[in-house]
Amino acid sequence: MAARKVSNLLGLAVLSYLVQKPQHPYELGRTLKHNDDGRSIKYNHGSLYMVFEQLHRAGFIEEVESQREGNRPERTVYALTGAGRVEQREWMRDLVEEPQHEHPRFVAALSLIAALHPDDVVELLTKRLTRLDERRTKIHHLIDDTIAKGSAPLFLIEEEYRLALLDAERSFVEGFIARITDPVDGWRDSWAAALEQFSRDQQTDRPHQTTEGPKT
Amino acid sequence: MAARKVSNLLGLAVLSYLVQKPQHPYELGRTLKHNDDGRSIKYNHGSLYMVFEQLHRAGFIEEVESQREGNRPERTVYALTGAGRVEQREWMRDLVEEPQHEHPRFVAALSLIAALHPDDVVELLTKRLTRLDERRTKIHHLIDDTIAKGSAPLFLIEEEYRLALLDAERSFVEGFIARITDPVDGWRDSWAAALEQFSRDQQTDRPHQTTEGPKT
DNA sequence: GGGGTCATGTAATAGGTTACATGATTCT
DNA sequence: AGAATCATGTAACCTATTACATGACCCC
Repeated sequence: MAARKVSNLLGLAVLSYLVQKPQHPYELGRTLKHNDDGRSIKYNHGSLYMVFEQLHRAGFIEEVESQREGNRPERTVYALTGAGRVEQREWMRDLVEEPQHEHPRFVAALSLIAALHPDDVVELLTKRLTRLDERRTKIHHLIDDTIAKGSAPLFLIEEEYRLALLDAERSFVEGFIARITDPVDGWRDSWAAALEQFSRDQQTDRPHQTTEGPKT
Repeated sequence: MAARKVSNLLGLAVLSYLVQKPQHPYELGRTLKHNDDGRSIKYNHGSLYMVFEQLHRAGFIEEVESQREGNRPERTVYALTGAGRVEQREWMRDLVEEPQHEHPRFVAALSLIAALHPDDVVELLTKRLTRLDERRTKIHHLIDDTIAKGSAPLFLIEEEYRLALLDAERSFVEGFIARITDPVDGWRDSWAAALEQFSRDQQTDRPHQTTEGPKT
């Protein structure tokens, strides 16, 4: 599958909303904000105009009119083209079907974690647990409130996904802490020893053999 | 916490490897590739030089020498500064302690999922399940092979995290399929009906009341 | 009627990716 | 010796974010 002509996911949101009716960028932006789509798709006022331009260049949308109301700046209204309709469908299908390789920040941190002292790591992970719990309850409230207002649960499916990931991360973090601190075969001691060895090597300026520390 | 002067996570990897010894960019890049760090941190040859420059501007690294060997282009060797050492520590601590709000692609897709037909969604999600399983077994093999080569399990912790997330996603997807297809109170029928209604509104050009379709 | 904030957009800047360039080494 | 590949870096291009601009409306 060749790369998409427009890659910013905000473009997918724009296409999806234009399916409903032609709109001008500002209006669409307000709608995104109102629906709190920023939680799921990175939104930023400046990018919106860029994305409209990109979609236009790619032939997915076209100008349909250019109103001016009172003396406000001119508002250019865009509508989906046939190609745009196809693109939004394909793009959606692709995202649902194919898991993507992504680079979340926590993964990066884990891949370099050996550089921190195990005791620090336990402390930090513990704090992380409470942060995760805070998020969890926030999302629960969000879901309850939205359901109470009568929205269909289908519109909250991404929040439920988030919850599922949060729970999984929580268990993982607990398990990680346990494997560090386990009194009989926990990693703490060998980890700490390797770190010490490493910093001794540094001071004496000898090249070091690292079995810990980023792999060499 | 003020924004980091260098935000690209590749910069964190560079700082972390420079803790071991001063290096020039190309060498560090080879090490990253060799250790397969690209799995966890987005790596790209061009960005590497940019990141070195950014780190330099920010005062986290400094040039220590500029070798030239044979007639090869000049290689500038960089070393960590004191500020760099502090930055890498703070940055790591921050990443471990504080969960970040991220925007994975699947979340974006879920937030717009109502635009697809429920039958399509079920089909796509089913394909996704097999893709997820493929990844799962690949990671399992990677872990087994690496352990067999004698690496400490601590260096695979990020792969275990990935596994945990994959499993959680898998359960979520199964659950989602079930909620669509449940014969007694599955979402399929009302979802499909709303979509049909919506496209009728489109054709007759009446403004539509959407309870499904992106929320308005 | 003057001070905020909404409406709407453009421009400047910084960040990141791809493509290009060039000498060295190795293979056939 | 010519082809392919490695080593090393720069430059061009595109994307994304921040800052700036300006008229309208709303409140006291």
